[in-house]
Amino acid sequence: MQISSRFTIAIHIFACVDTFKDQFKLTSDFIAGSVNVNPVIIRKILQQLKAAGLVTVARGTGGVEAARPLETITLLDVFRAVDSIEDGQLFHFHENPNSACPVGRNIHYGLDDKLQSIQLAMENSMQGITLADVVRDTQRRIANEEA
Amino acid sequence: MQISSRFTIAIHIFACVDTFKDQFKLTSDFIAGSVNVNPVIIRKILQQLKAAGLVTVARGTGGVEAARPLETITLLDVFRAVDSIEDGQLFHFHENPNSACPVGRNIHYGLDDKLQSIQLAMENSMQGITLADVVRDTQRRIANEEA
DNA sequence: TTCGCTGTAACTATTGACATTACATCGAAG
DNA sequence: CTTCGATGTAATGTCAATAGTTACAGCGAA
Repeated sequence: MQISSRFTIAIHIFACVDTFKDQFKLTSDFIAGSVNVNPVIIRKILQQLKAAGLVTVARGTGGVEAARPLETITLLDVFRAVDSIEDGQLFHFHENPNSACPVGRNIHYGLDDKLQSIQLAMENSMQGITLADVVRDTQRRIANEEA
Repeated sequence: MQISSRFTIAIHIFACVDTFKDQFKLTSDFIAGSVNVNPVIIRKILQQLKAAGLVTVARGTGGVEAARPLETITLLDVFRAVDSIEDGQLFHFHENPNSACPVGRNIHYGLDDKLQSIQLAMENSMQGITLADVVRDTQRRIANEEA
């Protein structure tokens, strides 16, 4: 199974917000046009980002803004905000190993810490990348395109 | 979404094979009893492990063996063998960003390399852990249990 | 008070994971 | 050379999550 596209969509949202914040009002419809999904999908993700304190969404008038400078928001923040994995556990351990079997009874002890360290490696890597990094590289490419 | 339990089941299979190889014949039914899933699930995973050259499965008479010493099989080998993620891509990028939008057209350039580096961090971590590590710790716990 | 937009419920389609039954086929042992 | 236990695999079903879509109540500013 892959990690839900909510994650890349959320990043895309930030890229749009930052790139167009001076030119357009950032409505869910506008963003949905760039991402190419249904506006309701965008609104749901915006709710998750808002709950995590990463964006502000203006009711009534409409419009999205980043709640913090993009340098201070890491990909891990976004990843957790959109709840890309269940219970924070990357790996789905088979539910009921047989406790009547020595291996079934003890496999968790041999494996849990290793799975955890793998997940930690991934999360550390995510934490080292900020939205500013992604947006900068994207906008640089846009600028080159026009040249 | 979480990574399929096929991954932890495959590791469990190796732990059973190594632990019981001198006492029992390792049939899919026997292993299924320890993992506590349907034997057909075990057989399917065994097919994937066999295709990757990690185990040998005896037709007719039955029985599973590891094809290589467990010290030489990393968790990454197992992960890839059981096809835990599609196309080898950990992240599901939203399918059709709007190419009429500068951001939609260029978001891949800003993001792809970062997603790749995160996946690489995870895979490197997996590569540093062998089945021997997992089996050793599990068997050590079994031994302590009996003391 | 109107109007555009958000927030959210409800419903559907699709997909993958996992479970289960059934059976053809294999290989060794009697 | 037949029997028997086991594998290989197709077919089918259930369930959960993703993602799409429609519909509409509620908000806030002009």
